[in-house]
Amino acid sequence: MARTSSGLHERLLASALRLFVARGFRGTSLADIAADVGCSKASLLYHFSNKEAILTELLMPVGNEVFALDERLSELDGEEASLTAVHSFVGITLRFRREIKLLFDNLADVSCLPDLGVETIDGIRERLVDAVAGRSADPRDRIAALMALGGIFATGAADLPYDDLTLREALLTGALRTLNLAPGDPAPGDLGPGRTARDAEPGKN
Amino acid sequence: MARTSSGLHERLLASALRLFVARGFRGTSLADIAADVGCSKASLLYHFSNKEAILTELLMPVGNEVFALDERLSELDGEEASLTAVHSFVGITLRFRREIKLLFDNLADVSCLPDLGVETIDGIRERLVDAVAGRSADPRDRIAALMALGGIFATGAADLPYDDLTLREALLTGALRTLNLAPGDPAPGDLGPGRTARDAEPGKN
DNA sequence: ACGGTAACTGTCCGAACGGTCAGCTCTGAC
DNA sequence: GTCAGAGCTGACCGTTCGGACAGTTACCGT
Repeated sequence: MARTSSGLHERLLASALRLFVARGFRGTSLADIAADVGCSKASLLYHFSNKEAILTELLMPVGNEVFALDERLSELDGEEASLTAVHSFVGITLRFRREIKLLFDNLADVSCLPDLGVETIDGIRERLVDAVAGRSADPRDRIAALMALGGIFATGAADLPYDDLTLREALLTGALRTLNLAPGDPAPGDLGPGRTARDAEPGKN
Repeated sequence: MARTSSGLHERLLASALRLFVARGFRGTSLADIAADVGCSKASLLYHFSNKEAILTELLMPVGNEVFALDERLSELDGEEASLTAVHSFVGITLRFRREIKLLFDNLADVSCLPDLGVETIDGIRERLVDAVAGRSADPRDRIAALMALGGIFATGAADLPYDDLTLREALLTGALRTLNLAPGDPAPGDLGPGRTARDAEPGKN
């Protein structure tokens, strides 16, 4: 019985993620999660101070990566900012598919979170758009940037039956086209399977 | 006092839309809506059989347009299907910005609706993607299609400070680029302010 | 042997909320 | 005048759910 303790927290997180994705945050009660892992609701609340804390802990990993990206982007501009942002965002999206779906499907609830609140999300989004737009103030560039990010986001949230490689390539191609940064429209074989070397993103990312 | 009756229903709808968009569907109680228009909760439930009915009625107009589009698309294919789908979808998105935001932010809740349920939404989405992809089965085309739609959707949901014309042009340009259907990359002035004539969509749309 | 503490649970509670119902009021038809 | 019915409301109800709390058990250091 020595091992029962250390595992519960993670098992609770796993169950919560599964259920939140399937039924939505509000659509899942604490009792549901507890029942799913086979422990008491009180036990669940021993591990997490409240329901929101579960959601926060689930989304923290993604949040941190996005925060880090945001910081890294602050010292870039122009096409470099744009490309870095797109590549990294695609990477994050693919690495956290289920969390992205959770976020996508429950935007209204996540917005009310104390740690990942509206102002935080909106701020980050704004700066991401700014980077992807290559710091351009032209509405058309900013809209295109938002479309690219939205497209990646929405596509990442839809659990498609494609493998990560296909998805990564298609997402990159699509986003760059959206931004009219298609990497040599004539040379479509270049960014194929091999990833463009910058895909091993600069930082820890 | 003769006029109080006929207006309430619409005023309730307006308040509900406002509050749902601001605080989310679940985050808005029937009492909130009633208080906002200054009538009783019972009165609210006299006009709508239940809370879901409000959301349904709010989203019905968009739903109907999308259904109609879906039907119209069924007899098209190739680039024609793709272009029609994109143009119409952009039009619908712009015409129902607030409803789109409502939908975007509350996907989990909308999915549980009896009339606009998961299978309906997923089915429509699937067929829309199919059309936008020009009936291609190539994963890359389908992903690009999903990205284009997702980009339009997400961008429409973000209430941007741009006028409809700018938005329409940028959305179309972005989506067509995403799909690699850029309308004569050399001739960017063509689909500018004038709308491409097909924008006055065939049907009642 | 024993005190402390981490892990876990059964039970209870209060609040919020969706929804019901009996009834009130006003208006318009006959 | 009166009857019907539409519009509206206050009061009430049942349930659900998040959360609090007082334990209990098992382990561990001393």
